[in-house]
Amino acid sequence: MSRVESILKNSSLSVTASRKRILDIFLSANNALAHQDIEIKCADEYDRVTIYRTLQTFLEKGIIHNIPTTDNAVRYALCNDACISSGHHHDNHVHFLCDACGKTLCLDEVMIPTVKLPAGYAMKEINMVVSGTCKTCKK
Amino acid sequence: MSRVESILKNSSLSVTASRKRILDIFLSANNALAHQDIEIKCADEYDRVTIYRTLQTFLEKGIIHNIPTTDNAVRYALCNDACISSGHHHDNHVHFLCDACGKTLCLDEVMIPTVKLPAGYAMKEINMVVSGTCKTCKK
DNA sequence: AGTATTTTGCAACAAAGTTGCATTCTTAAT
DNA sequence: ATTAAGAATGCAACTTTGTTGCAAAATACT
Repeated sequence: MSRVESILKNSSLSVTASRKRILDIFLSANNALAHQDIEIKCADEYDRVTIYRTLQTFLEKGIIHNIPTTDNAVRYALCNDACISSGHHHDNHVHFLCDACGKTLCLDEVMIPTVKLPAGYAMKEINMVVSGTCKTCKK
Repeated sequence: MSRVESILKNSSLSVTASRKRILDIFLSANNALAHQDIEIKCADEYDRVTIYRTLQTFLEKGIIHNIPTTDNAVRYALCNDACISSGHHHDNHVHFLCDACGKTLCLDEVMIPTVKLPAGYAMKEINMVVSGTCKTCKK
């Protein structure tokens, strides 16, 4: 059983060609992808609607997580193994957005520091996005 | 001269009815607003296109700043006085998104902690969005 | 007040996202 | 292996969101 198949089965999703393909795209990408990035890669194979629905499903199952952006183009990234296996999804690493190449990267090794909220606020999730120049572009 | 007028003049923008109205909406809102929120309030007074262009102008002048979201609905919030007066805009406070009322709030008093990036990365901006329950909804 | 410049509204368009439904594919049980 | 039930897909139509060019109107400056 391939890697994509086991990811799908572990999330109790039926194994279909489009899901395998989209998951493959994520696995071979080294950065976060927007809906459009995926559409460009497989619009001739699968319908736009299928891509929307697949991303939605993956999100719900915690296979991918989404990264807030400032440009109305939410990006999605594969959750790492810890992420996927833990029942409740918890995404606690910093995301990096490179101004030069435009890529969004998960900095898995950089944990988000906690902050103290004012009295009366209850924290559930915390997101941190850093922008600048990435390792590759800086060279 | 009204407050909105002086904000506009300080940013060397001409004072027009639509700009005054939209700025007023921000001043009387106690939370961040999406384009849609503004459109709902004044679509019968001003054209959709004008609202887009006004928000764009305000952003460029640093009158408002935008807050990344996870739902393809970028929100905008008024910059506080320090923000506006300083030539180079620097938005260094945490944003809070309430799951209950859906409002996005600026926690002006909560500074974003810095993080150490891996070697080779250069930081330019940093954004932090915390979600949970706000003071009002928690009661 | 008059003119140059900026802003606005309109129209047309492009892109992004959603919904219902018929068809096809998966799964699981015989 | 076959088949029936349920799930996923593709298509079409539609809604919402965002963009662009241009003429008309408003603003700012002298």
